[in-house]
Amino acid sequence: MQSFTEENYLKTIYHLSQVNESPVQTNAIAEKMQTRAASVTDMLKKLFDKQLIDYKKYQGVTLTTHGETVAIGVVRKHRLWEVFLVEKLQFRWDEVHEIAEELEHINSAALVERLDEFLGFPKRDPHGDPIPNRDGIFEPSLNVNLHQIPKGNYAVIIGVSEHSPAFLRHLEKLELTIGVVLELIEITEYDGSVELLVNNKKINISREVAQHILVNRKETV
Amino acid sequence: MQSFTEENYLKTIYHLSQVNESPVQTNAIAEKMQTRAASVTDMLKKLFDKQLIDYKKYQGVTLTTHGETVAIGVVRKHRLWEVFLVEKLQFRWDEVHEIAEELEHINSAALVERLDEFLGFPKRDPHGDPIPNRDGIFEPSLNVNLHQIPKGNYAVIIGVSEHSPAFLRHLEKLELTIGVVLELIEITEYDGSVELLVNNKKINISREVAQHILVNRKETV
DNA sequence: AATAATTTTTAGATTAGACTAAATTTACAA
DNA sequence: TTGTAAATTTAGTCTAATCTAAAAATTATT
Repeated sequence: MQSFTEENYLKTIYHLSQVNESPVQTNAIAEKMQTRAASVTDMLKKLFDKQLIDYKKYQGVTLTTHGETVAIGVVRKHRLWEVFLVEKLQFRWDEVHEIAEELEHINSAALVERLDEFLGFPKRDPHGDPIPNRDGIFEPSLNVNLHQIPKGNYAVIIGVSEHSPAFLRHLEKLELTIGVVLELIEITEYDGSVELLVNNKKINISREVAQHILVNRKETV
Repeated sequence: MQSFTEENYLKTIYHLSQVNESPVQTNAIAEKMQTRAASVTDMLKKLFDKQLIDYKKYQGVTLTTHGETVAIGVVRKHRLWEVFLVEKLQFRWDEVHEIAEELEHINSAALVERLDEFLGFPKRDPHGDPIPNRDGIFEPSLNVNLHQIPKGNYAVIIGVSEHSPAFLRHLEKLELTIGVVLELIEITEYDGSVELLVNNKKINISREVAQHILVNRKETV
Protein backbone atom coordinates (compact mmCIF):
# COMPACT_ATOMS: atom_id res chain seq x y z
CA MET A 1 0.00 0.00 0.00
CA GLN A 2 1.17 3.51 -0.79
CA SER A 3 0.88 6.61 1.31
CA PHE A 4 -1.14 9.60 0.30
CA THR A 5 2.10 11.38 -0.62
CA GLU A 6 3.52 8.51 -2.63
CA GLU A 7 0.30 8.35 -4.62
CA ASN A 8 0.57 12.04 -5.41
CA TYR A 9 4.12 11.65 -6.67
CA LEU A 10 3.13 8.73 -8.87
CA LYS A 11 0.18 10.64 -10.26
CA THR A 12 2.37 13.65 -11.03
CA ILE A 13 5.00 11.52 -12.74
CA TYR A 14 2.24 9.89 -14.74
CA HIS A 15 0.76 13.21 -15.88
CA LEU A 16 4.15 14.67 -16.75
CA SER A 17 5.12 11.66 -18.82
CA GLN A 18 1.86 11.98 -20.73
CA VAL A 19 2.42 15.63 -21.63
CA ASN A 20 6.11 15.70 -22.44
CA GLU A 21 7.71 12.36 -22.90
CA SER A 22 9.61 10.39 -20.34
CA PRO A 23 11.91 10.24 -18.55
CA VAL A 24 10.46 12.86 -16.24
CA GLN A 25 12.89 15.30 -14.63
CA THR A 26 13.28 15.99 -10.93
CA ASN A 27 12.71 19.71 -11.34
CA ALA A 28 9.53 19.19 -13.34
CA ILE A 29 8.10 17.09 -10.53
CA ALA A 30 9.20 19.64 -7.94
CA GLU A 31 7.53 22.48 -9.79
CA LYS A 32 4.28 20.62 -10.36
CA MET A 33 4.09 19.53 -6.73
CA GLN A 34 5.12 22.89 -5.28
CA THR A 35 8.04 21.40 -3.45
CA ARG A 36 11.85 21.38 -3.67
CA ALA A 37 14.03 19.26 -5.90
CA ALA A 38 15.78 17.81 -2.86
CA SER A 39 12.47 16.55 -1.49
CA VAL A 40 11.70 14.96 -4.83
CA THR A 41 15.04 13.16 -4.86
CA ASP A 42 14.30 11.74 -1.41
CA MET A 43 10.95 10.43 -2.59
CA LEU A 44 12.34 9.04 -5.84
CA LYS A 45 14.70 6.85 -3.85
CA LYS A 46 11.81 5.52 -1.86
CA LEU A 47 9.62 4.87 -4.89
CA PHE A 48 12.54 3.13 -6.56
CA ASP A 49 13.06 0.87 -3.54
CA LYS A 50 9.38 -0.02 -3.74
CA GLN A 51 9.80 -0.77 -7.44
CA LEU A 52 7.22 1.79 -8.45
CA ILE A 53 9.60 3.73 -10.71
CA ASP A 54 12.73 3.16 -12.78
CA TYR A 55 15.31 5.66 -11.69
CA LYS A 56 18.96 6.30 -12.37
CA LYS A 57 20.64 9.21 -10.63
CA TYR A 58 20.58 12.39 -12.74
CA GLN A 59 18.72 10.54 -15.50
CA GLY A 60 15.09 11.19 -14.60
CA VAL A 61 12.34 8.65 -13.93
CA THR A 62 9.73 6.52 -15.64
CA LEU A 63 6.97 4.54 -13.98
CA THR A 64 7.26 0.77 -13.77
CA THR A 65 4.21 -1.22 -14.82
CA HIS A 66 3.26 -1.49 -11.20
CA GLY A 67 3.76 2.24 -10.65
CA GLU A 68 1.65 3.06 -13.67
CA THR A 69 -1.13 0.81 -12.44
CA VAL A 70 -1.20 2.68 -9.15
CA ALA A 71 -1.11 6.08 -10.89
CA ILE A 72 -3.92 5.20 -13.27
CA GLY A 73 -5.94 3.92 -10.32
CA VAL A 74 -5.64 7.32 -8.67
CA VAL A 75 -6.59 9.09 -11.90
CA ARG A 76 -9.60 6.80 -12.22
CA LYS A 77 -10.79 7.61 -8.73
CA HIS A 78 -10.20 11.33 -9.19
CA ARG A 79 -12.27 11.48 -12.35
CA LEU A 80 -15.08 9.28 -11.08
CA TRP A 81 -15.43 11.45 -7.99
CA GLU A 82 -15.52 14.53 -10.20
CA VAL A 83 -18.42 13.03 -12.12
CA PHE A 84 -20.17 12.28 -8.84
CA LEU A 85 -19.69 15.82 -7.57
CA VAL A 86 -21.04 17.41 -10.76
CA GLU A 87 -23.76 14.93 -11.72
CA LYS A 88 -25.11 14.02 -8.30
CA LEU A 89 -24.19 16.89 -6.00
CA GLN A 90 -24.63 19.71 -8.54
CA PHE A 91 -21.17 21.20 -8.17
CA ARG A 92 -19.89 23.30 -11.06
CA TRP A 93 -17.04 21.94 -13.18
CA ASP A 94 -14.64 24.56 -11.84
CA GLU A 95 -15.29 23.57 -8.20
CA VAL A 96 -14.58 19.86 -8.19
CA HIS A 97 -10.86 19.47 -8.69
CA GLU A 98 -9.76 20.31 -5.16
CA ILE A 99 -12.30 18.05 -3.49
CA ALA A 100 -11.43 15.20 -5.85
CA GLU A 101 -7.77 15.67 -4.90
CA GLU A 102 -8.75 14.42 -1.47
CA LEU A 103 -11.30 11.81 -2.48
CA GLU A 104 -8.89 10.17 -4.93
CA HIS A 105 -6.93 8.75 -2.00
CA ILE A 106 -9.81 6.89 -0.39
CA ASN A 107 -8.79 3.31 -0.28
CA SER A 108 -11.43 0.76 -1.20
CA ALA A 109 -11.62 -1.22 -4.42
CA ALA A 110 -15.27 -2.03 -3.75
CA LEU A 111 -16.08 1.64 -3.33
CA VAL A 112 -14.58 2.58 -6.70
CA GLU A 113 -16.39 -0.15 -8.57
CA ARG A 114 -19.74 0.62 -6.97
CA LEU A 115 -19.30 4.32 -7.53
CA ASP A 116 -18.52 3.64 -11.20
CA GLU A 117 -21.69 1.57 -11.49
CA PHE A 118 -23.78 4.16 -9.62
CA LEU A 119 -22.62 6.80 -12.10
CA GLY A 120 -23.45 4.58 -15.08
CA PHE A 121 -19.84 3.78 -16.07
CA PRO A 122 -19.03 7.25 -17.38
CA LYS A 123 -16.35 7.48 -20.07
CA ARG A 124 -15.29 11.08 -19.39
CA ASP A 125 -15.13 13.43 -16.42
CA PRO A 126 -16.75 16.90 -16.33
CA HIS A 127 -13.76 18.43 -18.14
CA GLY A 128 -13.87 15.83 -20.88
CA ASP A 129 -10.88 13.85 -19.62
CA PRO A 130 -11.18 10.12 -20.25
CA ILE A 131 -11.84 7.80 -17.30
CA PRO A 132 -9.85 4.56 -17.38
CA ASN A 133 -11.88 1.41 -16.76
CA ARG A 134 -11.18 -0.99 -13.92
CA ASP A 135 -8.35 -2.55 -15.93
CA GLY A 136 -6.71 0.82 -16.48
CA ILE A 137 -7.71 1.04 -20.15
CA PHE A 138 -8.65 4.43 -21.61
CA GLU A 139 -11.03 4.77 -24.54
CA PRO A 140 -8.95 6.04 -27.44
CA SER A 141 -9.51 9.71 -28.22
CA LEU A 142 -8.16 12.24 -30.70
CA ASN A 143 -7.21 15.35 -28.77
CA VAL A 144 -7.45 18.01 -31.43
CA ASN A 145 -7.53 21.54 -30.13
CA LEU A 146 -9.81 24.19 -31.49
CA HIS A 147 -6.93 26.09 -33.02
CA GLN A 148 -6.24 23.17 -35.36
CA ILE A 149 -9.69 23.17 -37.00
CA PRO A 150 -9.71 24.63 -40.53
CA LYS A 151 -12.00 27.60 -41.02
CA GLY A 152 -15.55 26.94 -42.11
CA ASN A 153 -15.66 23.63 -40.24
CA TYR A 154 -17.87 22.46 -37.41
CA ALA A 155 -16.68 20.91 -34.17
CA VAL A 156 -18.03 19.71 -30.83
CA ILE A 157 -16.24 20.49 -27.60
CA ILE A 158 -15.11 17.32 -25.86
CA GLY A 159 -12.71 18.61 -23.24
CA VAL A 160 -10.18 21.15 -22.03
CA SER A 161 -6.44 20.90 -21.51
CA GLU A 162 -6.29 23.50 -18.75
CA HIS A 163 -8.26 23.08 -15.53
CA SER A 164 -7.90 26.26 -13.52
CA PRO A 165 -11.17 27.56 -12.07
CA ALA A 166 -10.50 30.94 -13.72
CA PHE A 167 -10.23 29.38 -17.17
CA LEU A 168 -13.28 27.16 -16.64
CA ARG A 169 -15.41 30.06 -15.46
CA HIS A 170 -14.27 32.05 -18.49
CA LEU A 171 -15.46 29.26 -20.80
CA GLU A 172 -18.72 29.01 -18.92
CA LYS A 173 -19.32 32.71 -19.47
CA LEU A 174 -18.64 32.26 -23.20
CA GLU A 175 -21.01 29.27 -23.28
CA LEU A 176 -18.13 27.08 -24.39
CA THR A 177 -18.83 23.94 -22.38
CA ILE A 178 -18.58 20.22 -23.07
CA GLY A 179 -20.93 19.05 -25.82
CA VAL A 180 -21.42 22.47 -27.37
CA VAL A 181 -21.28 22.54 -31.17
CA LEU A 182 -19.55 25.45 -32.84
CA GLU A 183 -18.48 26.71 -36.25
CA LEU A 184 -15.00 28.05 -36.76
CA ILE A 185 -15.34 31.19 -38.84
CA GLU A 186 -11.84 32.60 -38.92
CA ILE A 187 -8.40 32.35 -37.36
CA THR A 188 -6.85 35.82 -37.23
CA GLU A 189 -3.44 35.75 -38.77
CA TYR A 190 -2.01 38.55 -36.66
CA ASP A 191 -2.57 37.17 -33.12
CA GLY A 192 -4.06 33.74 -33.65
CA SER A 193 -7.36 34.71 -32.03
CA VAL A 194 -10.33 32.74 -33.25
CA GLU A 195 -13.78 33.83 -34.37
CA LEU A 196 -16.55 31.34 -33.64
CA LEU A 197 -20.26 30.90 -34.09
CA VAL A 198 -21.76 29.43 -30.90
CA ASN A 199 -25.47 29.27 -30.17
CA ASN A 200 -26.01 31.60 -33.13
CA LYS A 201 -23.73 34.20 -31.61
CA LYS A 202 -20.43 35.30 -33.06
CA ILE A 203 -17.67 35.43 -30.46
CA ASN A 204 -13.96 35.98 -30.49
CA ILE A 205 -11.50 34.11 -28.29
CA SER A 206 -7.75 34.43 -27.86
CA ARG A 207 -5.33 31.89 -29.27
CA GLU A 208 -4.44 30.86 -25.74
CA VAL A 209 -8.04 29.97 -24.96
CA ALA A 210 -8.55 28.21 -28.31
CA GLN A 211 -5.52 26.02 -27.75
CA HIS A 212 -6.93 24.74 -24.47
CA ILE A 213 -10.25 23.66 -25.95
CA LEU A 214 -10.30 20.08 -27.22
CA VAL A 215 -12.76 19.23 -29.97
CA ASN A 216 -13.94 16.56 -32.36
CA ARG A 217 -14.47 17.69 -35.93
CA LYS A 218 -17.99 17.32 -37.20
CA GLU A 219 -18.93 16.97 -40.85
CA THR A 220 -22.38 18.51 -40.44
CA VAL A 221 -24.21 20.59 -37.86
CA MET B 1 -7.40 23.20 10.55
CA GLN B 2 -6.74 19.88 12.19
CA SER B 3 -4.78 16.95 10.89
CA PHE B 4 -6.33 13.61 10.16
CA THR B 5 -4.81 12.30 13.38
CA GLU B 6 -5.97 15.17 15.53
CA GLU B 7 -9.50 14.68 14.24
CA ASN B 8 -9.36 11.02 15.20
CA TYR B 9 -8.27 11.85 18.73
CA LEU B 10 -11.04 14.40 19.11
CA LYS B 11 -13.61 11.94 17.80
CA THR B 12 -12.42 9.27 20.20
CA ILE B 13 -12.51 11.62 23.16
CA TYR B 14 -16.00 12.64 22.12
CA HIS B 15 -17.25 9.05 21.91
CA LEU B 16 -15.65 8.06 25.20
CA SER B 17 -17.15 11.00 27.04
CA GLN B 18 -20.58 10.02 25.68
CA VAL B 19 -20.35 6.44 26.92
CA ASN B 20 -18.75 6.84 30.33
CA GLU B 21 -18.68 10.32 31.66
CA SER B 22 -15.85 12.78 31.40
CA PRO B 23 -13.07 13.45 32.08
CA VAL B 24 -11.71 10.84 29.71
CA GLN B 25 -8.59 8.95 30.77
CA THR B 26 -5.37 8.64 28.83
CA ASN B 27 -5.44 4.84 28.90
CA ALA B 28 -9.00 4.71 27.62
CA ILE B 29 -8.01 6.79 24.61
CA ALA B 30 -4.92 4.66 24.03
CA GLU B 31 -6.92 1.45 24.08
CA LYS B 32 -9.63 2.74 21.77
CA MET B 33 -7.08 4.07 19.29
CA GLN B 34 -4.79 1.05 19.45
CA THR B 35 -1.83 3.14 20.49
CA ARG B 36 0.29 3.73 23.59
CA ALA B 37 -0.46 5.96 26.53
CA ALA B 38 2.75 7.89 25.91
CA SER B 39 1.60 8.76 22.40
CA VAL B 40 -1.72 9.93 23.76
CA THR B 41 -0.04 12.20 26.27
CA ASP B 42 1.98 13.78 23.46
CA MET B 43 -1.14 14.45 21.46
CA LEU B 44 -3.08 15.76 24.45
CA LYS B 45 -0.46 18.44 24.93
CA LYS B 46 -0.83 19.47 21.35
CA LEU B 47 -4.64 19.53 21.44
CA PHE B 48 -4.47 21.55 24.64
CA ASP B 49 -2.16 24.11 23.02
CA LYS B 50 -4.67 24.40 20.19
CA GLN B 51 -7.45 24.90 22.76
CA LEU B 52 -9.37 21.88 21.55
CA ILE B 53 -9.38 20.15 24.95
CA ASP B 54 -9.22 21.03 28.62
CA TYR B 55 -6.41 19.06 30.15
CA LYS B 56 -4.64 18.92 33.48
CA LYS B 57 -1.81 16.45 33.93
CA TYR B 58 -2.98 13.15 35.40
CA GLN B 59 -6.57 14.46 35.54
CA GLY B 60 -7.91 13.35 32.15
CA VAL B 61 -9.48 15.47 29.43
CA THR B 62 -12.71 17.03 28.30
CA LEU B 63 -13.40 18.69 24.97
CA THR B 64 -13.67 22.46 24.80
CA THR B 65 -16.64 23.89 22.93
CA HIS B 66 -14.41 24.28 19.91
CA GLY B 67 -13.09 20.73 20.22
CA GLU B 68 -16.59 19.35 20.51
CA THR B 69 -17.67 21.25 17.41
CA VAL B 70 -14.84 19.66 15.46
CA ALA B 71 -15.60 16.19 16.84
CA ILE B 72 -19.31 16.44 16.05
CA GLY B 73 -18.43 17.62 12.56
CA VAL B 74 -16.41 14.45 12.02
CA VAL B 75 -19.22 12.30 13.40
CA ARG B 76 -21.66 14.07 11.09
CA LYS B 77 -19.52 13.35 8.05
CA HIS B 78 -18.95 9.73 9.07
CA ARG B 79 -22.65 9.03 9.43
CA LEU B 80 -23.69 10.86 6.28
CA TRP B 81 -21.14 8.89 4.25
CA GLU B 82 -22.44 5.67 5.78
CA VAL B 83 -25.93 6.56 4.60
CA PHE B 84 -24.53 7.28 1.14
CA LEU B 85 -22.71 3.96 1.00
CA VAL B 86 -25.77 1.94 2.03
CA GLU B 87 -28.54 3.90 0.31
CA LYS B 88 -26.83 4.83 -2.92
CA LEU B 89 -24.03 2.32 -3.41
CA GLN B 90 -25.83 -0.71 -1.98
CA PHE B 91 -23.22 -1.61 0.63
CA ARG B 92 -24.41 -3.69 3.57
CA TRP B 93 -24.55 -2.08 7.02
CA ASP B 94 -21.65 -4.17 8.25
CA GLU B 95 -19.35 -3.03 5.43
CA VAL B 96 -19.47 0.74 5.67
CA HIS B 97 -17.68 1.66 8.87
CA GLU B 98 -14.12 1.29 7.60
CA ILE B 99 -14.71 3.24 4.41
CA ALA B 100 -16.48 5.99 6.34
CA GLU B 101 -13.45 6.18 8.65
CA GLU B 102 -11.55 7.52 5.65
CA LEU B 103 -14.30 9.61 4.10
CA GLU B 104 -15.01 11.41 7.37
CA HIS B 105 -11.76 13.35 6.99
CA ILE B 106 -12.53 14.86 3.60
CA ASN B 107 -12.40 18.54 4.06
CA SER B 108 -15.10 20.58 2.36
CA ALA B 109 -18.03 22.23 4.06
CA ALA B 110 -19.85 22.53 0.73
CA LEU B 111 -19.43 18.80 0.12
CA VAL B 112 -21.01 17.85 3.45
CA GLU B 113 -23.99 20.13 2.98
CA ARG B 114 -24.64 18.96 -0.57
CA LEU B 115 -24.24 15.34 0.41
CA ASP B 116 -26.75 15.85 3.23
CA GLU B 117 -29.21 17.38 0.78
CA PHE B 118 -28.60 14.66 -1.81
CA LEU B 119 -29.43 12.04 0.82
CA GLY B 120 -32.60 13.86 1.87
CA PHE B 121 -31.31 15.15 5.22
CA PRO B 122 -31.32 11.74 6.94
CA LYS B 123 -31.77 11.74 10.71
CA ARG B 124 -30.04 8.41 11.39
CA ASP B 125 -27.25 6.36 9.87
CA PRO B 126 -27.61 2.69 8.79
CA HIS B 127 -26.99 1.51 12.38
CA GLY B 128 -29.61 3.84 13.79
CA ASP B 129 -27.12 6.36 15.19
CA PRO B 130 -28.39 9.93 15.07
CA ILE B 131 -26.83 12.34 12.55
CA PRO B 132 -26.20 15.83 13.92
CA ASN B 133 -27.44 18.66 11.72
CA ARG B 134 -25.16 21.35 10.32
CA ASP B 135 -25.28 23.18 13.66
CA GLY B 136 -24.19 20.06 15.53
CA ILE B 137 -27.62 19.41 17.03
CA PHE B 138 -28.80 15.82 17.47
CA GLU B 139 -32.48 14.90 17.44
CA PRO B 140 -33.31 13.76 20.95
CA SER B 141 -33.68 9.99 21.29
CA LEU B 142 -34.39 7.53 24.06
CA ASN B 143 -31.81 4.76 23.84
CA VAL B 144 -33.64 1.92 25.50
CA ASN B 145 -32.14 -1.48 24.90
CA LEU B 146 -34.17 -4.54 24.16
CA HIS B 147 -33.33 -6.08 27.50
CA GLN B 148 -35.20 -3.28 29.27
CA ILE B 149 -38.55 -3.93 27.58
CA PRO B 150 -41.12 -5.64 29.85
CA LYS B 151 -42.41 -8.96 28.62
CA GLY B 152 -45.50 -8.95 26.47
CA ASN B 153 -44.62 -5.56 24.96
CA TYR B 154 -43.93 -4.54 21.39
CA ALA B 155 -40.92 -2.58 20.20
CA VAL B 156 -39.32 -1.36 16.98
CA ILE B 157 -35.58 -1.61 16.44
CA ILE B 158 -34.03 1.83 16.00
CA GLY B 159 -30.33 1.14 16.35
CA VAL B 160 -27.46 -0.87 17.78
CA SER B 161 -24.83 -0.02 20.36
CA GLU B 162 -22.18 -2.34 18.98
CA HIS B 163 -20.90 -1.99 15.41
CA SER B 164 -18.61 -4.91 14.69
CA PRO B 165 -19.26 -6.59 11.34
CA ALA B 166 -19.62 -9.94 13.13
CA PHE B 167 -22.40 -8.63 15.35
CA LEU B 168 -24.16 -6.88 12.48
CA ARG B 169 -24.08 -9.98 10.30
CA HIS B 170 -25.46 -11.98 13.20
CA LEU B 171 -28.41 -9.60 13.50
CA GLU B 172 -28.95 -9.71 9.75
CA LYS B 173 -29.19 -13.50 9.91
CA LEU B 174 -31.76 -13.24 12.73
CA GLU B 175 -33.72 -10.66 10.68
CA LEU B 176 -33.17 -8.15 13.46
CA THR B 177 -32.51 -5.01 11.43
CA ILE B 178 -33.48 -1.36 11.77
CA GLY B 179 -37.23 -0.77 11.55
CA VAL B 180 -38.21 -4.35 12.39
CA VAL B 181 -41.11 -4.69 14.86
CA LEU B 182 -40.91 -7.40 17.47
CA GLU B 183 -42.72 -8.73 20.52
CA LEU B 184 -40.82 -9.55 23.67
CA ILE B 185 -42.14 -12.85 24.93
CA GLU B 186 -39.88 -13.68 27.82
CA ILE B 187 -36.63 -12.79 29.52
CA THR B 188 -35.09 -15.95 30.92
CA GLU B 189 -34.22 -15.46 34.55
CA TYR B 190 -31.27 -17.82 34.56
CA ASP B 191 -29.05 -16.30 31.82
CA GLY B 192 -30.89 -13.18 30.73
CA SER B 193 -31.47 -14.55 27.24
CA VAL B 194 -34.53 -13.16 25.50
CA GLU B 195 -37.32 -14.86 23.58
CA LEU B 196 -38.81 -12.79 20.78
CA LEU B 197 -41.47 -12.97 18.13
CA VAL B 198 -40.10 -11.52 14.87
CA ASN B 199 -41.80 -11.88 11.50
CA ASN B 200 -44.06 -14.48 13.08
CA LYS B 201 -41.10 -16.57 14.13
CA LYS B 202 -40.07 -17.26 17.69
CA ILE B 203 -36.35 -16.75 18.23
CA ASN B 204 -34.05 -16.72 21.20
CA ILE B 205 -31.14 -14.33 21.60
CA SER B 206 -28.48 -14.02 24.30
CA ARG B 207 -28.52 -11.26 26.86
CA GLU B 208 -25.38 -9.81 25.30
CA VAL B 209 -27.09 -9.45 21.94
CA ALA B 210 -30.29 -8.05 23.48
CA GLN B 211 -28.36 -5.38 25.33
CA HIS B 212 -26.86 -4.09 22.11
CA ILE B 213 -30.18 -3.66 20.33
CA LEU B 214 -31.77 -0.25 20.82
CA VAL B 215 -35.54 0.00 20.53
CA ASN B 216 -38.54 2.27 20.89
CA ARG B 217 -41.46 0.80 22.77
CA LYS B 218 -44.66 0.51 20.77
CA GLU B 219 -48.11 0.42 22.31
CA THR B 220 -49.64 -1.59 19.47
CA VAL B 221 -48.43 -3.72 16.60
C1' DA C 1 -0.40 6.20 57.15
C1' DA C 2 2.62 3.34 54.53
C1' DT C 3 3.20 0.64 50.75
C1' DA C 4 1.79 -1.60 46.54
C1' DA C 5 -0.44 -1.28 42.15
C1' DT C 6 -2.01 1.41 38.51
C1' DT C 7 -1.97 5.29 35.60
C1' DT C 8 0.29 8.88 33.44
C1' DT C 9 4.11 11.52 32.06
C1' DT C 10 8.96 12.33 30.68
C1' DA C 11 13.13 11.30 28.22
C1' DG C 12 15.14 9.83 24.36
C1' DA C 13 14.70 7.38 19.67
C1' DT C 14 12.61 6.47 15.20
C1' DT C 15 10.23 7.21 10.69
C1' DA C 16 8.03 9.88 6.87
C1' DG C 17 8.28 13.85 4.53
C1' DA C 18 9.98 18.25 3.91
C1' DC C 19 13.63 22.01 3.97
C1' DT C 20 18.35 24.77 3.21
C1' DA C 21 22.90 24.93 1.83
C1' DA C 22 26.63 22.81 -0.25
C1' DA C 23 28.57 19.49 -3.39
C1' DT C 24 28.32 16.99 -7.57
C1' DT C 25 26.99 15.79 -12.21
C1' DT C 26 25.42 16.94 -16.70
C1' DA C 27 24.74 20.02 -20.57
C1' DC C 28 26.02 23.59 -23.40
C1' DA C 29 28.64 27.37 -25.24
C1' DA C 30 32.88 29.67 -26.23
C1' DT D 1 37.90 20.88 -24.75
C1' DT D 2 37.30 23.66 -21.18
C1' DG D 3 34.52 26.44 -18.27
C1' DT D 4 30.16 27.89 -16.72
C1' DA D 5 25.25 27.40 -15.98
C1' DA D 6 21.61 24.42 -14.86
C1' DA D 7 19.98 20.33 -12.81
C1' DT D 8 20.37 17.03 -9.34
C1' DT D 9 21.95 14.89 -5.28
C1' DT D 10 23.94 14.74 -0.58
C1' DA D 11 24.36 16.21 4.12
C1' DG D 12 22.35 17.80 7.87
C1' DT D 13 17.92 19.80 10.19
C1' DC D 14 13.08 20.03 11.33
C1' DT D 15 8.24 18.65 12.53
C1' DA D 16 4.42 15.34 13.31
C1' DA D 17 3.40 11.21 15.11
C1' DT D 18 4.82 7.27 16.98
C1' DC D 19 7.51 4.03 20.19
C1' DT D 20 10.14 1.92 24.61
C1' DA D 21 11.84 2.34 29.07
C1' DA D 22 12.04 4.75 33.15
C1' DA D 23 10.30 8.13 36.40
C1' DA D 24 6.60 10.35 38.74
C1' DA D 25 1.94 10.90 40.35
C1' DT D 26 -2.33 8.99 41.75
C1' DT D 27 -5.26 5.43 43.67
C1' DA D 28 -6.04 1.34 46.25
C1' DT D 29 -4.88 -1.84 49.96
C1' DT D 30 -3.30 -3.35 53.98
